[in-house]
Amino acid sequence: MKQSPLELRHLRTVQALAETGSVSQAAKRLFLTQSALSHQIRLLEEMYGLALFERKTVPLKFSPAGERLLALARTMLAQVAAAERDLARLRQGDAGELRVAVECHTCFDWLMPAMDIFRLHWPAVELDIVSGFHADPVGLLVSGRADLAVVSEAEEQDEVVYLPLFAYEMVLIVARDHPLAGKRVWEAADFADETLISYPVPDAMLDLMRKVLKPAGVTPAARRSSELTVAIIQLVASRRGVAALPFWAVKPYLERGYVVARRIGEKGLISELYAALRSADAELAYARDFVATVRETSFATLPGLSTLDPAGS
Amino acid sequence: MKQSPLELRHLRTVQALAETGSVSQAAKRLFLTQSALSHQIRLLEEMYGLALFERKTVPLKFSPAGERLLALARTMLAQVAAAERDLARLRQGDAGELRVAVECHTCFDWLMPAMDIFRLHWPAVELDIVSGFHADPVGLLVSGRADLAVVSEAEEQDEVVYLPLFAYEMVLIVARDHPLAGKRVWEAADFADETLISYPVPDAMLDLMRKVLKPAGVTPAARRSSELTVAIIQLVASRRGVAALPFWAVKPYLERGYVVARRIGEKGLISELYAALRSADAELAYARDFVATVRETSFATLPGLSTLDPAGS
DNA sequence: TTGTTTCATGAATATTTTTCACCAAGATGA
DNA sequence: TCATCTTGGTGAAAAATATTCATGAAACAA
Repeated sequence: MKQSPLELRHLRTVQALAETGSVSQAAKRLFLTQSALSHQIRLLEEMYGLALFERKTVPLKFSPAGERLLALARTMLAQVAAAERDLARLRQGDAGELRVAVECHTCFDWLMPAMDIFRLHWPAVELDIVSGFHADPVGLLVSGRADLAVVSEAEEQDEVVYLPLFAYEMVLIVARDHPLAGKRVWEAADFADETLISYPVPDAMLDLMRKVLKPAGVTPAARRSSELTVAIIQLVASRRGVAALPFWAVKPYLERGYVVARRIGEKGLISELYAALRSADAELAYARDFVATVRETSFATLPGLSTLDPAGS
Repeated sequence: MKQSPLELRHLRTVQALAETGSVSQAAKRLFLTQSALSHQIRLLEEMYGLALFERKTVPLKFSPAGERLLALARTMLAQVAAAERDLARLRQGDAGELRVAVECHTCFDWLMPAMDIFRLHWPAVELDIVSGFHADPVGLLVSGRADLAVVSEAEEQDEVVYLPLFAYEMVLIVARDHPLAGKRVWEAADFADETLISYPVPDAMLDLMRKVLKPAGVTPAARRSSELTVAIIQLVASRRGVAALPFWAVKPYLERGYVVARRIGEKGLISELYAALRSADAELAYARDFVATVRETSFATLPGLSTLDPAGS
């Protein structure tokens, strides 16, 4: 019986397990294979001679031992993050400015909580949202009017680096009694006779138009727009049209049965988000920590997120 | 720049560094080579782009970054220990009895603080010291009158397992104006004309007699004894004789200049301590934790301790 | 001066982690 | 019902990582 010591790696695994509810999802989150995690968990269980969770249920159910380790993981990983922030400040000071440009409406849902946390951690950094609507956030970046831009495509560009935030599925929402409500998967052609309700932004910035309808040469029969997500949901519920929204944004309404969600295309319409920084700022501790904070708070609170490879594929 | 994550291993290193004050001592404490630690520290420093301590001074001096990591290490390792105790309780319950038999007088110096901590951690375990003096603590163990015995030799025996506690140097103490006070190292022959002051126990249990004088066939000119360490020091200071005591027990008196300490034999007289358990109790969580607690509190508070190989060589 | 101790470093080695290539068991859907 | 997917587990192979070995340089003591 070889007694290998507990490492933070194990705690990161336990936390990922709790957040994703399954071994394979946790593996994706940690950029490991499911097999690697399976081995790691077995070792961890042997180490204490205790089962950590039941695997037969979904989401997996932690045993008392698992719960205890999870509690340890939560406090420990938070402390490590705090210490690493202190070290970063020690290295390059704690003051600075971070002007964030955002191009998507729903982004504010996760941006606000993340900003609150960030302000606690970096009180000396001036954090601002670049106000107004901007068609070209990266332009703001290179022209020096913003320091960090949230974008949905990582287009290779000099002087700009992209850090992946996360990916999520855009679902079609439709009234419960809509004629096509029973269709499990919607294809581009199904939109030809529908009224599409969206945020009032250029089509190039709507993933449904850009990635699905435009390539298929389909134009919706009519268009309507609204600034507010709830307003869009209300319109859909009262059969004024259909809309494509992030799954995590509509989940609460689905649960209340106002509308139903359907997959767009056989594999689903996956949207991606990246943080863009000027290369010169790429190593700026508080900028990187902002990105890390967005990732952490989003993964912890939004359902159904998935990771994005650092490569930015 | 490869970004390897922080692991508990690194924190254990930082703590050992703080407790021992040097890289090579810390390596011994962790059962690693000095080289391994040197590599590990370099990686840790590269990871945060900060120096952790100045090496040119003894004991080494932590930088602010090093201090921050040390603070992290202290809280984290304590939390891990607490969680692991909880897991052990989850596995085999938290109640039991632990009767400790001790054969050495000075042992009480480190035993009491360790027992206080242990009682906090295992309130449901009845912890007792087997009262009175016992010439054969292991006998008490096998006859069931004690559950854990502190001994100075790990003699291979059926049904008994030995867990190493620590090793320390026994030094000769002598008055400042004693004729031989200038001698850097005392050999067995030097004791022939001296009065030896010791605790009132059989010679077989005095390391000086057992390991040095007896093998050399030397008998001190006279003997005196006392139960109390301070009393022995007083006798030595007033030139009534010489005594051999653990370095950590006399260090405070040395600093006040009452007496001086000298090495016994060219390589020093090293005493070892082991905890003996019945094999049946070897996996008992609270018994193992008692041993761990003794080790931790002793290394943290007594100067000049060294580790003892698990083998028990 | 000569030894002795301490720490650093590159190359070699050992160990550990991770992946790969399977298998089995439950779901899910046709 | 049967195929098909997804999920999780395993042993063996591969990759990554940690550790040791064999040195050397610097500080310090005798």
